[in-house]
Amino acid sequence: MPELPEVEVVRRGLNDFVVGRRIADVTVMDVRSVRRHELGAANFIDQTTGRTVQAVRRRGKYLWLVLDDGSSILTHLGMSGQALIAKPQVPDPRHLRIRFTLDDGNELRFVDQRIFGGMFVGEGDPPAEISHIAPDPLDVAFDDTDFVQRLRAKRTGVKRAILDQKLVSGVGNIYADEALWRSRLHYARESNTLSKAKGLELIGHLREVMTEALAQGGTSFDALYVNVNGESGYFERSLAAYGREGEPCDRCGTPIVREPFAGRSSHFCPRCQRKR
DNA sequence: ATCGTAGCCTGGTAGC
DNA sequence: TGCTACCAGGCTACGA
Repeated sequence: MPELPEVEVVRRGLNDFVVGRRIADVTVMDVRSVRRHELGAANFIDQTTGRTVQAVRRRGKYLWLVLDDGSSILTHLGMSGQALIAKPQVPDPRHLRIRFTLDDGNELRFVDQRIFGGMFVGEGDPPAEISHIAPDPLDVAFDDTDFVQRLRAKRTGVKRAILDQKLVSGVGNIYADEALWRSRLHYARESNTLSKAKGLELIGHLREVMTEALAQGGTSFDALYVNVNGESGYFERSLAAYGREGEPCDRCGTPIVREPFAGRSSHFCPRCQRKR
């Protein structure tokens, strides 16, 4: 599934192919992919057709195409979304939901199997609609000290805290588990019991694991076909905790444990990552 | 105000 | 074999 590094790869690919392009035509194949556009699919088409894309930006896992009238096409890939650039003669993929025909003949295709993602028009740059989304660890504007202060002010488990997009964006289940493993922290450790130093270590590991994944993910994607299937690429081989239930911890050899957490799973080493 | 969770979705797979 | 149940995941709305 697309994580922050994959979304950044998508952003770079879109930047190469859609900036300066005029959107000549828009087709919405499945209205559920624009359900966050409150005025409906027809209005989404009206607001985007004829506009020229000026930039492609990202915060966390949100992408937005800046348009020439000051609005933006906000995009979230959810867990199965893809943004692909293709020639019209390339057959439509099975789960094509939205098609943008560009003035150079290319198509920007929004493909999404599970429809957790979607597109909608927002206002401004960054759009007001994502003003509640915190900077992500790869943002130069990210403030580590402020992050640690707010992390320690929360009264919840540390994993739940770093999955909170209002505290830090772009962190998903995979990177949360990996950064916690690197920091030797139990997922349910109360965030308000962390030292400042441990908080700084945690954000450092988050940034480190995302940077590594971006470097590796960046080599596994073709620019013309922006494949955002997280199952491919090199990063999966680098995982120390996520998806490794029963396999030995890279540090101490103890089998990695998986526990239910918030309707999904947490993977951790029961020896290296004790709660206290 | 803050925290925790139901619900949105599809396709693959486990279990019967 | 064909059916059902369940799982994966990010995010928002909403209840406590």
